This record gives sequence, structure tokens and C-alpha cells, in this order.
Amino acid sequence: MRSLRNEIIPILSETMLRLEIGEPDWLDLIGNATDLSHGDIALPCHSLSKILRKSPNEIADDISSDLNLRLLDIATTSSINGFVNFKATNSWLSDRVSIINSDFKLGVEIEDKKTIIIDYSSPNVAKRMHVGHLRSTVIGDALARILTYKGHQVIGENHIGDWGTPFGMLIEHFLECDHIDVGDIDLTDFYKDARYKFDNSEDFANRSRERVVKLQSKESETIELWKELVDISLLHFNEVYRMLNVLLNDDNLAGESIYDELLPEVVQRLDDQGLIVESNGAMVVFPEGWVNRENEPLPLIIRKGDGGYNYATSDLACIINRVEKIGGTEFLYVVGAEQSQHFDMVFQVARQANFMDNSIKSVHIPFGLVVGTDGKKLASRDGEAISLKDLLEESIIRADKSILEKNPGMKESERKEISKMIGIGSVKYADLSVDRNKNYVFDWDKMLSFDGNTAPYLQYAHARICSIFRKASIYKDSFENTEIQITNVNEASLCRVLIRFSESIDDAINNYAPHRLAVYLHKLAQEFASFYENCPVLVYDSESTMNNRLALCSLTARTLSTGLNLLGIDSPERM
RNA sequence: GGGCGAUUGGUGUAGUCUGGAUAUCAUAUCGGCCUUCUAAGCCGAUGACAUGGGUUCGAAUCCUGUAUCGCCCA
Repeated sequence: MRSLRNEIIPILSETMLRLEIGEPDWLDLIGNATDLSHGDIALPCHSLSKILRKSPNEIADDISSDLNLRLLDIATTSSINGFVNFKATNSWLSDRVSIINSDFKLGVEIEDKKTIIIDYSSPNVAKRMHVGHLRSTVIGDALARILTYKGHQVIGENHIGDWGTPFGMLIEHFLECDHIDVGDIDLTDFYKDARYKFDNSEDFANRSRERVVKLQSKESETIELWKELVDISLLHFNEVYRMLNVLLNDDNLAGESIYDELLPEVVQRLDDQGLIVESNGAMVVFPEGWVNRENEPLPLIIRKGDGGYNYATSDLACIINRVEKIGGTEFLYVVGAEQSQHFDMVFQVARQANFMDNSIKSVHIPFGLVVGTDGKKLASRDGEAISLKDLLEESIIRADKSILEKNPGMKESERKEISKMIGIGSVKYADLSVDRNKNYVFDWDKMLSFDGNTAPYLQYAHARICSIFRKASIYKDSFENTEIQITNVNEASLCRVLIRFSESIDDAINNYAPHRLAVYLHKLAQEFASFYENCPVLVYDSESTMNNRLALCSLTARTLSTGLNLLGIDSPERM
């Protein structure tokens, strides 16, 4: 309850002044109450004991009695166990929630606009997207949406793997697939088949190597073929992105190929800074503080002995581009935890080489693995990565089945739409509702369950609200300027949660943690369910109660659907 | 060997950054609630901070040792 805290502080500070307690000694103590039965905001006085030479209980009593009358309109003040507790009054809650109800941003304050670049998804050309791309895509998308809502300029960059030596064999293989229609190329085995030929045919391998040279030298026919290959892959990526309902499209493409021409310059600049060292024929940089197992300096390889470049080099080129061309000030990399050392080294080199200074914030946002019920990295029975498209299709089918079971009367066309929302939402929410640093177990039954902290539970809460408005034949969004009155504890608890929306957004942003928002939304849905049981909305004998509660429902629905939308999840009106 | 991350009821999780009261929520289990807006729900009961030290008036949270698991190291 940040807003309550902010209103209490100036008044509290007068009291503290009178008691001769300096601001540094108390300001950080005041925070959300850990025990909500005592109040919303608490001030533990134990540490003031030494300064005032009184017991915490006495101090809390003194402060509380001094404040009681002066906070009257805002909160009731009490003291126990050495804590001063502040509980918002219904009138304060009512004012606050009414302000939020009339705010189209639901109380979220717009920040100084920053240009934030988020690196996410990054599938490989000529391969299917698989489960391994799920988390980066979903988490990156949610962060992009949340940061945009907060008022920032967000540029999503999708660093597809579209360049490098494998493209020699991929193009050669592509040529041999000539007899089939280009659009029908199945990426399932494309890479594997190319690899197989490369490993088993000397002739093919040689042609592949020659092809790499042609590609590097931008020979026009080869570039045409390469482009075709990329385009086929894009069809597939975009299909998955549309299914997943993420913001990425062709405008976000920033494949490795676009940095290719900048790579020699990166080497040149590093060399100008005196950072390049030759080691075993390769050009490397030794970032300070990194050692290998023999306690020797650990290099970041910039250019291999054979003249090829490494990922590190394009990452550095990308940083230069972002600083000098795009003018971003915050770079986020939503990439698996296994690459954290790589990013640490790249960022450090970029700073040592003055590619970016301290005004730029560069953050690796790691995440854990998606594992199967056996605890191992999720894979199909034969050990292959599971196709993301197949997985999403299965989720939709499963959602469809469960709607059919629970709501057999629904029209098929409507059910199809809703099972997409639920099936996709379930997969995404399972990913976004837990701390991204942890591995999570992919479990169909859990994510598609209508109970618990799942997408369907939140979606159901939303659908139930819509159902009330349908029943009353009232337009859900016609309450945006209604003043909300609080008449009982259930309404008060719901309001307490509603006014915390903006805090949950800031929390999610400050920690780059979409699950903070997800956890908040779940709390909101729960609180609504409780309100729903205890407070009949359509009470036609009291128009004021009815309108008041309809306004609460409307605000809850808006908060739920806005929040879900920021996670990239749809809110069905019925289910 | 070194580095990074994880460890909270039977199971899954929040809280850890920024220490505060009886540790969140869900699931499972047990009991109660449908002539009233979707019972896909609500109400109640049971049950957990890996472990040893340290700092502190106070530690799930900070420091440190250990164990287990995962990932990374031309």
C-alpha cells in the first residue's frame, strides 16, 4: 500500500520530530504490515528503543496516541507488540479506489520515457521452434508489454540465427530439395538431414564449404538461396508467434547477418583500445578477473584461427549499434541462465572498450529450464526437442476438451476461439507465474487446471464478471467514473487489492519479473471470488448498492484483463 | 577444480534485493455451503523455511561453513 504509506509519512514525521527521532532512524522502518489483521502499514519500533531508552511497546504507544487524531481521515492507528499499525479507513479506500477507477491507466504512473531494447526469442533459421524457445519468447514478450504500459519506448529485437558456417550445408541441402515446393519444406528434419549428408558425404561437405565462402563473399545466387531459406523459416516463426499471441513480427528481426559487416570494425575498435591479444592463432580479449581451471586468464574469443567470428563478436557489434544508432539506454537480454558467464564477459569487454558507458544499463535476464516430470530437460521420447507448434496445438486441444466437458452447451465456433485463449494462456501463464530463475516442470494437468494459480482460474474470474453484466444487460465499461463506496469488509478487501495494481507493475519492472504481476492477479481473482460469494451484485431493490458493486466488478474485470494482457494472455468473456 | 543458480507443508509455490509480529497461496487430504449473478466457486481444519555457525533487540531474508540438485568453463 504504497499510496497509504506516502500519505502517512508527512504526518508521522511531525510526530517523530517531536520525539526527536531523526528521519534516517525511522523512514526505512515503515512498510507494509506483514500481518494484515493488524493493519495495512506498520512501523516496528524496536530499533528506536536504544535511542529513546524506552521499551518498544511504550514507544509504539506514544507514537500511536500522538497520531490517532491527526490521521483520522486516512487510517486508524493502533499499537501492539512494539509496532504501530495503520489501517486504512473505508473512506480513504473509497477515495483511492474511485481515483483508480476513473484512471485509464488504473493508477500506474507514467515514468520518464526510456528507450529499452529487449533481446528475446531468437530461434534458428532452418529449424523448427522448440520448447527451448518458449520461455525467452514468453518472458520477453511480457516484459516488453509491461514496460510499454509503463510508458517506455520498447524495441524488441529477435536475434534469429541466420548466419554462420552451417548455412553452407543448409543451402546445399536446400538445393537438393529443389523438387518439392518451397512452401512445403518441413523444417522438422531439415537441419538434421543436412547435417547427416555433411557428415557422410565428402562431396557434399566440400560443396558446403565452398558455399560458405560464396555466402561470405555475398555472391548473388547464394544470397538469393539464403534469403529464400530465411523466408521459409520466417513463415514458420510467424505462424508460431501468431499462435502464441506475442508481439514479435518481421519488424523485430535483427538476425546475426545484419551484424556481419560490422564485425571487422569491432575487431578494429578493440584493437585500437589495445585489448586484442593473439592466442593460439585466435584473436581474443582477456576481460579482467576471469580465470580458467588452471588459473590462467580466460579469454573471450573475438575471431577464431580460421577467420570465423564468434557470438561474442556479434554481441559486441550489436551493443555498438544500440548505443550509436538506436540510442537505447537499457538493454535486456532474455536468454537462458546457461549463458550468464558469456554475458558477464561480453558486457565487461564492452565497458572496457568504451562501447557503452555507465549511463547504459545492460542486464542479462536469465531463466531456468523447462523440465519434464522426470526432472530432465523437456524432450520427446526419442530425446529430441519438442516442437513448439505441436505443443501449443496439443494445449489447445486439451483446453477444448475440458470446455466441452464443463460447458457442453457452448457453440462450437465460440468454443474454438475460447479454447485457443485458454490453451495458449495456460502454457504462457505456467511460465510467467513462477520465479523465472527456477526450472519448472511442464505438467499439462496442472497448467490447464481450473483450480489454483493458473490461467484458467484467472480467466474464469473474468468470465464470471462478464456474465453478471450480460445478465443485467449493462455495458461493463459504463462505470469508469462511478464513485465507489465501501459498505462492508468484503468490498474493502477487494478494494485493498485493486489499489495495489500499480505497485505490482513496478515490482515486476524493478525485478524484471513478470511473475510479480501474475501473483498479484491471482490474489485479485481470489479476492473477487470471495466478494462474489458474499456480496450479491444484482440486487434490484437497492440501486445504489447495485451500481456500487457493478462498478467494483467493472474495475476488477478491467484490472484482470489489463494485467493478463500485459502477460500476453487473453481474457474470454465466457467460458 | 572453479563459477553461477536452486533448496520453504505430502506435492507445487510466494516472500529473500530493502531483516520485524502467528511465514503466502495453491494442490492433495478431511469437514461444511448450490430454490439467488457460472459450485470451473466459497468457508473451515491439518501440514513447511536443507543443515551447522555468526551478525542482530529480532533472521526464511544478511555473512559464513557443509550437504544435495541443475547449469556453465577455448
